[in-house]
Amino acid sequence: MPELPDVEYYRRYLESTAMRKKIKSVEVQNAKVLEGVSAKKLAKVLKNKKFTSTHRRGKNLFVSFAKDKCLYMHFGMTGELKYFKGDEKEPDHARVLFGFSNGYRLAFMNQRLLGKVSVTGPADEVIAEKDLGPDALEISYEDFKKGIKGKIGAVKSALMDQSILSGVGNIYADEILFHARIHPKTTPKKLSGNALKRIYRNMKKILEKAIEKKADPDKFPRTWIIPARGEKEKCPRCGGGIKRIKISGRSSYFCPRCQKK
DNA sequence: CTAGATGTTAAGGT
DNA sequence: CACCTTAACATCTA
Repeated sequence: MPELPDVEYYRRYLESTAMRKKIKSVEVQNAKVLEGVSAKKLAKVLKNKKFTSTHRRGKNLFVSFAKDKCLYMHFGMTGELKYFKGDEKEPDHARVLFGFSNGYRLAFMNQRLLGKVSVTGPADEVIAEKDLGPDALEISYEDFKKGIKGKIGAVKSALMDQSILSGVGNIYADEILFHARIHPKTTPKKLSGNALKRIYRNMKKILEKAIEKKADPDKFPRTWIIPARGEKEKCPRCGGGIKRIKISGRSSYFCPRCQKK
């Protein structure tokens, strides 16, 4: 479920596994995930290099392997990384496999093929090209306030706008608004300073807690709404029924009793 | 069989 | 122009 907490977890996972080992091979199982680079070129560029550092902005992951050169990964709606012993069978949906000199392999997994792997320049360059806003964990309250207030539509859409702040997606936006007790369709203009602060504080709190729990919903507190994504579920706070509405074409789950406009 | 599922983006509308 | 919504992408599951 790759939103900010998942991608941050993958970044840390990479740091503790595939870094600083010589890359011996790159095997592309499905070229649909490649963007702007062929399988051949990817292998050629990475061969005998080492991943030296990692960087994340929102849901985008960068792994440096040379001066001003990064392996860029975006997971789309599905995906994860797995580092495993080379003689083991690769996991399901492995789309790109990186082989290292110690015999281990790293799999970029991506069931629905909406993810992307490419070779880019420095992260800052890509961030500017893609017009990504500050990371949700880094953004100042002033920038947050300005960005959200400048939007006309639903506050949830604003939270998910990667050019205002990057990293919040459909699932965590619901969680943040649930804790801030704000109806997801609320117009940003109507938000009081207090309400906006509640959203900001809860955003940081939720994302940090999710990272701590390795972005695994099974480990999330019972007070969260993520495990209750379903119209037959009960609100963990008041016990009322959870409702589903569409916002920007995506499903929003919320508690109509706790979250008023 | 159908609808919906964590993201992004092109295209069309206001 | 700035912003909004929808459809499409590919695959799997309830």
